[in-house]
This record gives sequence, structure tokens and C-alpha cells, in this order.
Amino acid sequence: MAAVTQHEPGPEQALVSDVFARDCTSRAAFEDVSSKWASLALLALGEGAYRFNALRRRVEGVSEKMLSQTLQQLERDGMVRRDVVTTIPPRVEYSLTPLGAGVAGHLRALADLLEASADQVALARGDYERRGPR
Amino acid sequence: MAAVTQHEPGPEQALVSDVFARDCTSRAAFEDVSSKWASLALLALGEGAYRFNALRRRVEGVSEKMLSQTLQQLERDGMVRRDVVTTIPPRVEYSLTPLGAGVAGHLRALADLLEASADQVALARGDYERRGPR
DNA sequence: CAGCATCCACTAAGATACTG
DNA sequence: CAGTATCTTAGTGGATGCTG
Repeated sequence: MAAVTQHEPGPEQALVSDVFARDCTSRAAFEDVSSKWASLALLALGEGAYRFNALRRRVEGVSEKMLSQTLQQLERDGMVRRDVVTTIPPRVEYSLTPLGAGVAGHLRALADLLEASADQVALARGDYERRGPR
Repeated sequence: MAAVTQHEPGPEQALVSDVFARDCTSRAAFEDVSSKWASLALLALGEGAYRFNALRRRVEGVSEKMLSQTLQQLERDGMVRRDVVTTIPPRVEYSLTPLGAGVAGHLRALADLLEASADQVALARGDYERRGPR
């Protein structure tokens, strides 16, 4: 009957809606979405549907394994749809669900900002290097 | 470590503004920003300035090493400001630059969407499990 | 308090090869 | 074409000790 007094260290506190909470759906989704390849894949799919290898070419540098893995994860989270046409050779089209499209929209806005700020970032890096060994 | 001003013998310089291009400033920045801890750190700093350990507590689960490393990277990219007050004990405050604030705003919007969609994601995961062995 | 340095176990990432 | 299986390597995270 003890044990109830402690309120703090609950490993499973998990308010469903706090991104900062460790065992929380939204944080898990946020991490999935903001991971290196997932964000680029969503960004690409925001342009329209892609087949596997086309997407692979679009997202420069991604390995087959990582793309495959990433897409499965995004499908699992309900952000990406996977449509298989069992012809020979097989066709698999990936596209965004409504949720995925919403996410991709925000990522697009972010990417636009960063593209527009590329000079500024490059400059900041230069400065940092210069005063590096402080 | 030898701070020789060596440039990457990279293929070419790439357009500065395409996130999908491999050797491109905006993609590098995008990846930095969308990495696991950086995004959460930016989100936290969007709420206001934080001192190191306070930030560490806010971003649940981050290790000291990763937070330190992440903050350096964000500082390098010109998104985070680091203000040191050399008292005893020392105080170091982290805050967002204007650029960082812009980025954090987009991340906040994304996080809000995902928090609002947490149920939907949980549901999608359930479905995925159910028809798992396709 | 705010860090960096180092060692170590663990996992995620990347390259390559192979299947439906 | 669209992946999975396998092996190797690089990065992550924890613990610990040390500095200012």
C-alpha cells in the first residue's frame, strides 16, 4: 500500500500530448517524422506519389535499406500509403495520407525557410570556425 | 583537430538551395535541425531561454553528452545563442537567434499537429499490427 | 553549475549480395 | 522493380573522472 505517494518518477506517466514526455505517442511520432530520412521522404512525397526507386533517386544518398525501413515506419504511423500493383515487374507506389500531407506541409515550410537562410547559416558557420578555439 | 583549413574534396559545390541535394547547405541545416535531439532542443528553447541542466531536464531522456553536442551544432548553424556568465558557479544560458526562432516556430506547428493527431497515429499503428503479416 | 575527455556496450547506419 | 538478408562500421548513450 505504500508506493502511491510518489508521483514523480513514473516511467509511464506519458501525457498523451506532450512532445517532451518520453513514452508518449506524439513524441514517438515526432521523432519518427523528424528523423533524417523520414523528413526527406515526406518532403519528396509532398510533391506527389513516387515509386520506390524514383523516391530513392529523389532523396539523394539514401540507401535501399534505410528507405525501405523509413517507409515502413511512416506507413505504420499512418502517414504514408503503400499501393502495390502485382504486375511483372511489380509496381509499388508511395503516397501521403491526409495526416502525412499535413506533416509534409510543415516540413516544406521549414525547408523553405532553411533554403532561404542558407547563406545566413553558411555565414554563421564561418564565424563559428573563426572564433572556434575560444 | 588540427585546425588546418582543409576543405572537403567534395565533388562539387551543389546548388545552395535544394534540400534534396547531398552537398548543400540547406540540406545540412535541415538534417541538423531535424535530428532527434536538435528538434526537441529547439522546441524547448522556443519556450524561452534555458540553462544547461534545466534544458536537460526539459528534454527528457537526453544525455549530457548528446545535449552538449547538439547545442554546439545548433550554435554553429547560427540558431542558438550561448551566453556565458563567468560567476561561481558559472551560468550558461541558451536562447534562440531570430533564425532559430523561425525554425522553432515551424517545429512547434508540427509538434502541435502531431499532438492533436496522437490518437490517429496510435490507431494507425494498431491497424498496421493487425494486418502486419501482409 | 556547466561542461569536456575517455572507456565501453549497444544499436543504428551503410554497402553488398541475393530473392520474388 | 522492389525489396530482404547479411556483414561491417560508425555513431549513440551511459558511467566515470576531471576542470573552471
